[in-house]
Amino acid sequence: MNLNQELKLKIEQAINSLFNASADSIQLQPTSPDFEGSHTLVCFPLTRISKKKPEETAQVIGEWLTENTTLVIRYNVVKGFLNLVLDDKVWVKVFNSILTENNYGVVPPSGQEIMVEYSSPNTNKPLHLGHLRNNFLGWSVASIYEACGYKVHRVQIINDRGIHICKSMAAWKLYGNGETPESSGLKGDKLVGKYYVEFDKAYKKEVADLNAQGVAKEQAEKEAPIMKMAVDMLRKWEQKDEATVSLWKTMNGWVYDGFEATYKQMGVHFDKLYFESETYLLGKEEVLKGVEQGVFFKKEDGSVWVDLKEDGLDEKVLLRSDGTSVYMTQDIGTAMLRFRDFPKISRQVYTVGNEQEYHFKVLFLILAKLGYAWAKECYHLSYGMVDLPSGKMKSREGTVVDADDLMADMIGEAEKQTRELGKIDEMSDAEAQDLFEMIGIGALKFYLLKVDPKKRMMFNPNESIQLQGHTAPFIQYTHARIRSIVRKAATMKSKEELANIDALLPHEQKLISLLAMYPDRLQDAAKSYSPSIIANYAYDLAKEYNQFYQSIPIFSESNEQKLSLRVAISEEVGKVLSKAMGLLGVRVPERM
RNA sequence: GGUCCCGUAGUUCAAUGGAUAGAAUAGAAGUUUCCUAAACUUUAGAUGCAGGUUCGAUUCCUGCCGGGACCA
Repeated sequence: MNLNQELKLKIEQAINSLFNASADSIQLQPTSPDFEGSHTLVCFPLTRISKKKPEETAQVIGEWLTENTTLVIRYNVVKGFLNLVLDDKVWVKVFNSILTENNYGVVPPSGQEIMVEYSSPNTNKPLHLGHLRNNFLGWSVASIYEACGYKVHRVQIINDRGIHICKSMAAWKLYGNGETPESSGLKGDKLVGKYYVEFDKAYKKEVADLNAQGVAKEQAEKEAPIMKMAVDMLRKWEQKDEATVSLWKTMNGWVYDGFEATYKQMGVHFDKLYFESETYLLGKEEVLKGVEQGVFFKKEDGSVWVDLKEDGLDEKVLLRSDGTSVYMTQDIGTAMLRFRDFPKISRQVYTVGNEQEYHFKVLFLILAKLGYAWAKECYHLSYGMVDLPSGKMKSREGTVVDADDLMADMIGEAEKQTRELGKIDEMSDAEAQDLFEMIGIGALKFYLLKVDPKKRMMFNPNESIQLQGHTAPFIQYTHARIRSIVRKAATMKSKEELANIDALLPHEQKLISLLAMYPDRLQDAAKSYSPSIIANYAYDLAKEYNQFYQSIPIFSESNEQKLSLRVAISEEVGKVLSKAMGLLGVRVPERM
């Protein structure tokens, strides 16, 4: 039983014995820093059963707790708030139990399994800032669930099929002159992206030309030769035309190689990849089966629909009249396949932008209609767009922030500032390079993860790259300082002796109470799919530690027991910071 | 036309219905004989508007204004 539970139990006993009634809920919260104490009982809701004013209610409960428990040593009452001061011995006990725990803050495997999908890019454009938020978020949520005892399968669906990839293929055939990543020195995804842009240029020009010749706009868009070529390639691909499929494989291969390099720099990985080209037919089958079962219906033109009016939505098309599938069809197939591959997963988490909220609402409803019980457990991890000072990122206006470029900039900035501070004088080149990456990528991840995922956020390329304040480097620096202390502390005493300490300084007590909160924050983060809770916890802990570090001497302390307590607290803070940052995918250094 | 999300210091973000709304940046002023000054201390600065529910509202409800997304 942890401290909060124990305290709540005592409060329940107090209420029982004082008012001869039981409270339906006990509101226990951290005490505001302006008052003495660590835990605060909100007494307003208790006045109904105490039949006393809030102040008196708080007073008698405080009195009872100090007299009848060994936990509470003092209390004070401000309005209806009962602030409790716990015995320092209690905190020492809490700290000792944290120290003796095998892997503090990591729940042993429970046997439960989930799947987390993230990234899932199109194969015609390089990854950008939005994908960074997506990948960091999905990867972090997966890690958080792992720390909560789940077996997690990290997957993505690659949108490798459709007209968009045929556009790049058409443009490459027309203008590529056999260019390859090797011949051009371009990353594969960048090269294919280049031809996607080429297509767009050529297409626009052809439409304009036809328009000038008097062809109506709609007609011109269909008749533009390059578009006809792309459409023809898609048709040939679906017929498994050898040359087309071969080119498709080659160009997609370039893209995957390019993506792989980007993922490596991001520090994310996947346990399994799914490809739409392999799942869309399964979706089609499932939809046709649904028609037979009467779950879906066919219209006169042959198109297949689902009626969601009962659920407050509209009718939704699942197969077009020409039999081709839509996104929804593919997603049905993919979901099915995944549950076949991993029968033990209880839930799929989809990390996809909030503009797809309607889509996933519909998808989960359809899966439920098809009779799959797990549909109810599926979750759309919806996140807000990343805006630039100029507004939305738009590829047409060239305002897209490229993922590779941004990461390189961050590392460069980290290197610049680190060199200016003279921090790498005693490091090897390899160590220094590793540190620059740790800082640069860490700063970027923390920046994108500290915000509540649901919220839209702003990224200013010029101002966002900061390595001071509410940032990863602040926490990394704190960790490096701690490691320095731990290295120096050759005189550490055994843990048994810490149990004899019966008085703590306020900073020591505060750090212990923060350490004790970690498991709860981890659960909160998992429940709300929100790494920001972990990010802000790590920041608070580092902030508090820096104040401790500044105001309390360690090695000049003459009392050896106190000295080793401070070292032990430091070391444990370092461990928890490292674990928490690890859940965000941010590494912490030994020195910086 | 319908549905959904968001409006908090100059700026970027916090705040399970709780106390005097927290941080960080940018601004002003300090702290290196002492474990790493990427730190610490002090200072100034904010809940879009109008109602309602509540002992108590940034949070819940209604309307309006402003920004965004989706569906047809």
